[in-house]
Amino acid sequence: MPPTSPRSPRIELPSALESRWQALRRLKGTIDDALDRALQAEHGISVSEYAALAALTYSDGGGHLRQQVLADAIPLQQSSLSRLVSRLERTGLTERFHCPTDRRGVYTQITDRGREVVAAARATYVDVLERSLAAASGDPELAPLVEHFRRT
Amino acid sequence: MPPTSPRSPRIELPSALESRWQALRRLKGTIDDALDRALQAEHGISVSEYAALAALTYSDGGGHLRQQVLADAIPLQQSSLSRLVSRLERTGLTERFHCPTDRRGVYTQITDRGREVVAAARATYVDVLERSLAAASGDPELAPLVEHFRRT
DNA sequence: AGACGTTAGTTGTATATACATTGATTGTAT
DNA sequence: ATACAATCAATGTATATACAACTAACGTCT
Repeated sequence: MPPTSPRSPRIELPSALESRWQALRRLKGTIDDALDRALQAEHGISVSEYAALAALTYSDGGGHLRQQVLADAIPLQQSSLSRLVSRLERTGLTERFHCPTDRRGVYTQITDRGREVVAAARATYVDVLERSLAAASGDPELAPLVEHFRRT
Repeated sequence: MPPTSPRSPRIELPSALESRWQALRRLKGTIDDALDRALQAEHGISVSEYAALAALTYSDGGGHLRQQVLADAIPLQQSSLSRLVSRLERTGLTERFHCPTDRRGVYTQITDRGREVVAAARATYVDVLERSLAAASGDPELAPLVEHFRRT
């Protein structure tokens, strides 16, 4: 047994609300971290980039969305999304085209390559997500929130 | 009505699990954003910094924790926490001292000033958190998750 | 006692994201 | 028509965070 005995000390926040919100932050951190590593290693994209590609793929249009809509979905600030789309464009996963009725607007369109990447990456994504949730359910502080995802 | 009619388009992810996880990401994003703005404006600290100060304040010791423990609680990488603690130290909200039994270890100790800041900032934190959750419950995609925080 | 592997924390470096500003386009009011 | 406010995206800039390498201290083994 370690000498300093780093028994994880109790951190009991004053209210259940604060505890739960902190639990959400921790769950989000650990799982998105795991997703990021897996997606980056196996498919060369980040979680944000996957989220963008998935939003485009599963949108009800033809795989194109306004920048601001994408920003809300991921979620990301508009400026950050602009750069994210630039990265995706550079690697050929999306393309930009102007909105025909409002030339201020820009649509981001997923390419065939982009669709292939999403199709392949989704297996990784769902797998890691499920495993990570299962792992997190071992933490008593996170378990109640994890339950939310288990319910039908 | 706006001309381009930015009716938010449907983005229907393939499985409920994916939808729910994306909902968690969106909820975390919007609310932590609101918390960040409010805490920064009214108390000059970020959400991460508040989380660190709160963890120290409500730990069962005398307001001191190991760096790694803090990193897990916030959550943050160890290197990021090192810099965060440096910021807090620079503004006099925490102090560092070596663990007497293991000189590798470093405790971060909250100061009286730090405790005052937490005490004041907590009102803002809880208030904004509650308001933000209430606002988010209007979004049908987020509502189920928000319910998790309403339950006793 | 000395060597080795492990652990805790810090620092160099890179980058994704946020904030503020700018440029371009649109709609509206005068 | 012209001016003006609003909207959408891109870009300049700042910074918090992540990753990797490093230093210091500890424990163990021989």
